Amino acid sequence: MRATIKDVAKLAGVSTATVSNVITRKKYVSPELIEKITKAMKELDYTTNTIARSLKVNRSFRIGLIVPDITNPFFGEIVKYAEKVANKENYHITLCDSDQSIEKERKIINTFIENGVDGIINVAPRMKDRELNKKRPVPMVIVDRPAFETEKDIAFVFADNYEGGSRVAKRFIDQGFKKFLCLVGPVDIVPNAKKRLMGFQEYVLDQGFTDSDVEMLQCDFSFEAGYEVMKKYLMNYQQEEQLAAFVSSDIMAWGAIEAITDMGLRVPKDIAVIGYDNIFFSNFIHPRLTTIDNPTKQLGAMSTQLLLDAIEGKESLKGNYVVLNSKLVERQSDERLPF
Amino acid sequence: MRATIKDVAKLAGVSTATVSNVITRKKYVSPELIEKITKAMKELDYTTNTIARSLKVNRSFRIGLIVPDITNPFFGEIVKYAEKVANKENYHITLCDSDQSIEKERKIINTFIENGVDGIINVAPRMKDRELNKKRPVPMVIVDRPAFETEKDIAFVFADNYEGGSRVAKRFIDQGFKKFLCLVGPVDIVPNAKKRLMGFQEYVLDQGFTDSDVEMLQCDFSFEAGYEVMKKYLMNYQQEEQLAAFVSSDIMAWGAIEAITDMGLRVPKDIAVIGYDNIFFSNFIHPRLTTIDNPTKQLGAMSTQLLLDAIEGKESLKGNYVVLNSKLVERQSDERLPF
DNA sequence: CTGAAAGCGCTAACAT
DNA sequence: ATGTTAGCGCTTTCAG
Repeated sequence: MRATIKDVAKLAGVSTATVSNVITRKKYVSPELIEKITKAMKELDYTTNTIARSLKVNRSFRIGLIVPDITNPFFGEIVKYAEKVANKENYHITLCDSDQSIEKERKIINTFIENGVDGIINVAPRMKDRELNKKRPVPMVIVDRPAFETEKDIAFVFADNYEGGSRVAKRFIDQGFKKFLCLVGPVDIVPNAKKRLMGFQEYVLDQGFTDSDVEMLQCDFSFEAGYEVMKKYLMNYQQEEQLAAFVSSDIMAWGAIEAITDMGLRVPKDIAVIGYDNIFFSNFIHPRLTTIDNPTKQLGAMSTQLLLDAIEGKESLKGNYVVLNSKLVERQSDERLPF
Repeated sequence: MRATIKDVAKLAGVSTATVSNVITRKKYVSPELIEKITKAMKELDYTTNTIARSLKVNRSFRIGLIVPDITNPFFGEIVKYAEKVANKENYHITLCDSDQSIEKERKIINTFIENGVDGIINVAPRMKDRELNKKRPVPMVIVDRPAFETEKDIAFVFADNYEGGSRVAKRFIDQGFKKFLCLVGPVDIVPNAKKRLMGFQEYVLDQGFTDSDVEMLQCDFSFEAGYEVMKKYLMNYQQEEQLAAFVSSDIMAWGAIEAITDMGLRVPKDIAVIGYDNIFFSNFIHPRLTTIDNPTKQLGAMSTQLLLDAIEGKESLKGNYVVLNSKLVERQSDERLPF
């Protein structure tokens, strides 16, 4: 059996209160007793029972983390950095994968609360704003999704996908492109897909181009979708000049590039493409993919820092939102070439 | 404040014991009382305090999961399936990323115990057998690493990497290849890298080939390493026939293929290659990569099932190990062509 | 500066 | 069939 504080107290010949005091360091204890107690703890291989402490102080030192798919390195990285800062402050992460299911997400939140987490980090939630906004006994920070108005103890940390989209547009336009194609993601389900599109579109329009200069194709964020949609598009494509394609996820962009190649066209000579996400492999495909780098580390680190501060300081998360910048990673897939 | 069992008891006009009995369902309670109590719980929005229960029953219903790098989809998938089975049995996963650091791994195990997890799943541990084998108050299952002799409460679940390696060899030989090249991984650090190599090597030798028929190059599991090592090798390479290269990780294989292409040779015409891991992208590179598929889902699911059974049934994990089979995924990179 | 004791919310043995 | 109560291991007043 694991040694308890009582065992230590007995062995050291003191009261449990004194032992507790050396553990928590909240009260002065004489050096001699500290010495004696420390020795006793070592001898008994004592380690404080966090569960008992949690019950007493009404804090679990655990935060619940929800991700849509832990298999996705984007979320993996968020988790990694969330864990880093949590551990540094002696908190632990309990992780749940919602499998992109809204029901699971709801259930997870409930069991998190039941399990006494001190706070919740919800990454790329599927739940709607209204539901997210319901009263809850613990603070929550929402990651990778635009903020909404709230009076609750909720904060937001997300990358500015609108800005990301417009960076792409700027890049294309600065290089002199005149005709644009957008492979947009699942705009209705994923708020960020919409933001990316809007950022791109509005920038282009702002620069004096018209709707007829930018074509739009919708598909989901997969390799296959990128491939198929692009291929279909190229079936009856009349090329007049170098086209600039904004494909709003790298993996989709990869598929699109394959399609372009399979159709006998070249990237970037015939069609320049810029992706989004800067996944690991975007640096290795041909041509190396110009893309937008997401601030994943900061997404993970800042969200949990915010949450922890709120937990410790008891200050409200309300109205707190941090928007992170993305940056363009210039590689070869978007080179402007004479046509 | 969250409602307690007392509040419910008072509102329903019963004792806390009765409320507890309807929660745990371990004793008969009359239908009328159940009804009344259920209503009271609902009214108070009662949810049982897991921490208090844990303290009482000396079980946390949490299991600690250690992975070397949550950013790696291979581990991500293990985590995903571990979590699925854990949740199904009302357990939760607390996740820690060891960052491939042996010190962190040690520390994590300690804090897991301190935090009262009911069991530990250690994926691809860096710690040595001897240390892993030390006495611990909770059961542990070790995933993705060969078993060792033990008297402790430890089980193993891992893929048979030796078999995987020999499958590759068999495939090459069945197709008629005569000359072999191995890009082996970090054999000294990663036991599975060694197994892969041994499986390959011994099969080849078994078939009557000699050491001079198989060349060996060592490097770590990265794209860059695969590229560099292969490129260097090709610098003074005298081609006599179609070479069969076993590159023991897909990402390394990708790098190697790039190098081959950059050096003006073709895959598989000049050099056939088979990778290992079946990462998502191996299906999309050119040529599509023949590789070994790891049983990641089972790795995750079976290990936690085993652990949970041990926790619930109090039966020992001792001597329990399950070895999973890998399978060859046949694609185009290893085609045998007339030279 | 140290100790005695109450009590966090729950379960389970025991009593009724 | 239901209620009373001790106690899980710890922290924290409150006394001394």
